[in-house]
Amino acid sequence: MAAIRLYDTRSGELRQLVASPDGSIGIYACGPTVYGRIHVGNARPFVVNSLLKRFLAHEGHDVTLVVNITDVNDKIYDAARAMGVPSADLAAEMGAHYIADTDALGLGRPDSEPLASETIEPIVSLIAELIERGHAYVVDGDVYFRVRSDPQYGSLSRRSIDAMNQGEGVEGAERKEDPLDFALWKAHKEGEDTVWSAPWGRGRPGWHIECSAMAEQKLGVGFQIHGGGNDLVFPHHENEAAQTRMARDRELAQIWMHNGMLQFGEEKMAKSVGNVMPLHEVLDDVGRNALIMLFVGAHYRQPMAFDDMRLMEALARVARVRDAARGLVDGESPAEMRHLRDAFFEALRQDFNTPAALAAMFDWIKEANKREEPVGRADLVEMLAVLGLQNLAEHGSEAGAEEQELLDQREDARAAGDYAEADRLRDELRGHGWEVRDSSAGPELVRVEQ
RNA sequence: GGCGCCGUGGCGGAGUGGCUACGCAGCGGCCUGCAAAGCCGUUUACUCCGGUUCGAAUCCGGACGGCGCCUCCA
Repeated sequence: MAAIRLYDTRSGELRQLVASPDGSIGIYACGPTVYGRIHVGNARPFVVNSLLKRFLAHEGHDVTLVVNITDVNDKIYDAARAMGVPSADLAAEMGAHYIADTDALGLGRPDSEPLASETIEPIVSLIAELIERGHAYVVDGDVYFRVRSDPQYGSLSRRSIDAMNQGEGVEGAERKEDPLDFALWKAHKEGEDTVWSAPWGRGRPGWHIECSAMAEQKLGVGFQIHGGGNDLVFPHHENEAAQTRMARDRELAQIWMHNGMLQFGEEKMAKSVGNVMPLHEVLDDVGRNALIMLFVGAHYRQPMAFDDMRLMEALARVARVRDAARGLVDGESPAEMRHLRDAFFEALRQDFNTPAALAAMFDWIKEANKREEPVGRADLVEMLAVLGLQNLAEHGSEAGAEEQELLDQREDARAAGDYAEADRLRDELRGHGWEVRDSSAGPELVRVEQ
């Protein structure tokens, strides 16, 4: 099995991916907090992780992808209160939207999507372990993690504890032993409508601990890849790593993999900036093929520009692939083109370099287009499947009877030399979403890319 | 201020110490009734200043610029 290398945030370098002794690979990625519809920026890690899973499976691994859903959180309380609905109802509604919105990406579901609210027991026992070991303490029903008790704290985000801002003004600051400490459990407060019991009192879990618990519950400690946006490196992932390290004496994950932010204008796209584009609107507008093509067009770690022009470019790439696929035949691809297929997968083995892989795929396409003799589609389908774009190589839908009639009329007009009428009919077909392409084999109707 | 990332041709975007991806757009040509698609050709890039080297856009140092994190954020 060929070596796969991925960039690890913690070590700051490419590290070889080492599967479990049984050959399996576990991936945990932080999912959304469900207090609103997700935006395209949130879709990037979803797409990256889904495609990474496909690639690793293609390489022969048994992959388990876990993406949690945070359904208990201050933001959910705030949003629900503002709307005058129970927070659990809002979380359920937005959770359902999240599922539907990401389903529309057509990449399938993660293998497991745990909810914080359904993981309370493991969370409580993990906190209890930290208290018992002296890495956490109770104050008025709150539980805080003792950051300075972890000598390796800061190793993930590679920053020194003493250089950190002292988190002044944050709620609970006066109760903490150290401003750096963070909440594992928050005592129930007036107006919060979800609450659970724990040995130290009623309340609900903090944000970071839920991920440590869910990841461990689904994948065990020491799984292969922990992913998420790079804005989560600190404090979220730093805290997750610290909690598990102190409670279990082991690192939560081998490789910490972080994707870059989507840029909208000059800034990152974020709800806090207010420049978000809802995922479902983008999908309605341009389709999942173009969005996925856009995402794989840049390396996952780089920040990525997102605007209409990028989307149109992605759409043009999609059209090029589909046009090329249309000219292929079923069956094996030529052996002389094998090296291009190989280059595609080799690029992915080097830190999941999708743009380099795409370049190899376009080289393959150019070569296929050049050939006079029929070219088998197998290689292209194999590459596209890893990108979740295999539909581009499938036979398109047939035009309806009405379009067929218009096409016939155009052929009659052409035969009669009435090109003005022929061109008018061609324009009319375009209005129906079909493009006419004449070839030596006769005219063909091709669906216009969204 | 601290930590990190980045600065490539008209645009987007990979990568390598010497062989100069890929896509989009433009222009010219072939093909076509005209187009579209495809093919061929085409303006040849690597922020700046030092250094290392036979040779650097690629390594090192510095400057300038941009972005992210340090507070909720994918």
